[in-house]
Amino acid sequence: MSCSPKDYTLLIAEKPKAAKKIVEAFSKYQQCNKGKAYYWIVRWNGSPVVIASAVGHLFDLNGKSGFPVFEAEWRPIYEINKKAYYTKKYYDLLRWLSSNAKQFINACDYDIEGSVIGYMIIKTFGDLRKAKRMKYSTLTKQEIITAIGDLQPLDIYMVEAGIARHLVDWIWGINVSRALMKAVKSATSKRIILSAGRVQSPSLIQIIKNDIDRSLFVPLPYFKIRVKLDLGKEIYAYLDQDFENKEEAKSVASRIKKEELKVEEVKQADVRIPRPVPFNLGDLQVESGRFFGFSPYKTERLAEELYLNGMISYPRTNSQKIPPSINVGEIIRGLREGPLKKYVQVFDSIVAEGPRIRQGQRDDPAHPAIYPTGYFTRVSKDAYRLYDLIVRRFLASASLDAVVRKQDILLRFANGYTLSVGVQSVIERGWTLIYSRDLKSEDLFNVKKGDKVRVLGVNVVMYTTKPSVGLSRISLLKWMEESKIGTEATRGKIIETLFLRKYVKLKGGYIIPTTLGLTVGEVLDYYFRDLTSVKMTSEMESELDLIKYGKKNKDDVIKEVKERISKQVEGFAEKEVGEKIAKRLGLIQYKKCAYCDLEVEKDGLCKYHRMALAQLEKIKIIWEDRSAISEEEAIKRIAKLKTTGKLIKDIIENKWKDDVRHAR
DNA sequence: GCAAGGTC
Ligand SMILES: [Zn+2]
Repeated sequence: MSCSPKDYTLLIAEKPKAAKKIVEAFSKYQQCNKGKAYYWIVRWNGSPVVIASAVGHLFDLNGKSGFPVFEAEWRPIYEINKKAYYTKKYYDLLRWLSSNAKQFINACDYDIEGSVIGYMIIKTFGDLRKAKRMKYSTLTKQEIITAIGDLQPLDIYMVEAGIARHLVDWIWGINVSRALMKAVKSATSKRIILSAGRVQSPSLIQIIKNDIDRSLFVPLPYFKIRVKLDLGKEIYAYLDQDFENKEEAKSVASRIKKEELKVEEVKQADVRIPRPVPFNLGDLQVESGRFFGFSPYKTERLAEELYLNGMISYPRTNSQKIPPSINVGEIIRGLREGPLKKYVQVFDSIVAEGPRIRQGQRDDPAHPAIYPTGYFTRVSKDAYRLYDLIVRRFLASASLDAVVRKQDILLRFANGYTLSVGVQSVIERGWTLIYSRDLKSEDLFNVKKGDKVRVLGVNVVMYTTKPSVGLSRISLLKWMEESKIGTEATRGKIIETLFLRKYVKLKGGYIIPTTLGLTVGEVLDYYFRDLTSVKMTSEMESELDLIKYGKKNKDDVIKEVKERISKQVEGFAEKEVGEKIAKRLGLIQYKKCAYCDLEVEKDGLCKYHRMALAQLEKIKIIWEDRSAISEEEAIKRIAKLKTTGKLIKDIIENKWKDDVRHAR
């Protein structure tokens, strides 16, 4: 086969690796190159097919400066973004190959982005009238050959939906970002980079809400009755009922001391703890954060390194499924020869009948779950740690469920109060031997229904209610996944953008908003509320679906967005917003809250410290009531608790003490 | 210079 065929079809893949896989589905191929860019030639039904690839999007939207701005045109990415210069070699190759092609196949991933990637190339360099779409979900030999034999007409509605996605995000993101920046510039003549968008802004708001919630939290007391009893061995158990009032708890405690305690029910059952499902990127990011403390973004970069080195499959996937076309046995044979053979040995020791993958629920239109290929080469230290995790997870998902024997004992005092005791004993460790997870195993109790149980002691223990948990990069990522915003490729990066803008920072392991982040959040909530909710994404997705099915025109969707933004831009009080942000940044003098740097709202306090003051006034009364203690004692106890919010503590440490001093 | 989305 020659490297300059005539009358050929040009097949365009989304990325070099995918192109190579498509090439390898053919028994014979010729590798060719133009400079450093590679392409391949195969024959299909006797005619030459040239296979080449993009590297993701080669074109992006670019618009004029100024604000508001609604017009943008598609430009080569390497022109817009200097860091994307590497795309030029693929761009040039595809332009050259397109000039003589008689037919085009868009073989990019089968999703709206892939549809746009291929479409833009064929539209710019080739001829859309001669274009077809190849439809597949995994790049296995069988599926590739089937898909090439069953080419679809160009998926123009998918393309339209993809273009609409680009435009909606561009128009919203660019305009609101510029509105914020212009406001600050007009108030201070300073340039600072600010941004807002469909994914980053709801995430920022979520961080703010979480922090305010925790900062205003005042724990409430409640009481449990702890019973020491003899079930063959001495254990502590708690009455099933909690008490809000200390006196009531004390009185119940003294009464049950005199009552007989009997076993009412013993339930025993073997329970399976299912082996994990294969990794999608989100699960990998969560687990590598848990095991190694890697950020989601770092995990994504390391996974990319492993993928480019041929050690794992494509990592930016949402799928938790390994299709039957992937030969799991062969992968395990490969791993047996590699540096992590110790895990395969454990696998062999527990799995007698060969691998059986537990498939997960989540799916992906273009890629299977992440799995090791069985091939190994030298990579960076952290990439190797991640590889180790991926291998363990893969083997665990193909191994056996663990089994524990659970015993639940219900005990009842003669006057009706009940206690529950639960223990478990491990029967089969199964997958937990491969994928480190500790399974607690204790001896079960030797008791039966009707047994009398000796009570060795009863006392009342105070507990306090817990605030909502703070957000970490990992839990924020999970929240984004659950809220269905962002993609595998973008979530980790967008979290880092919030840090880069100095909207958020880490404190005590949790993400909290900075003064700037809080202010941007308030401004967006007031002037561009659409952009602060995850609903914008779900509504956009519904619109895109309508476009995909030909039920709505792309231009109508864009027109509606433009109208909405125009209206909101009109209401945007540039001067006011500029001054508000400038004050929070310390660029303009203003009257500060007694306890923080925010502007005074009333009575010498900012709006958040006023909220804290009101909250404390309300809750200290509940404390006095429940614990039968003085106001002063209640405040003292609230101040001591670690879970009490920061805003509340500010009030106690300053204002409340001053007021008490004045009152005396 | 700003978004979110591909991929390196
Ligand atoms: Zn304050």
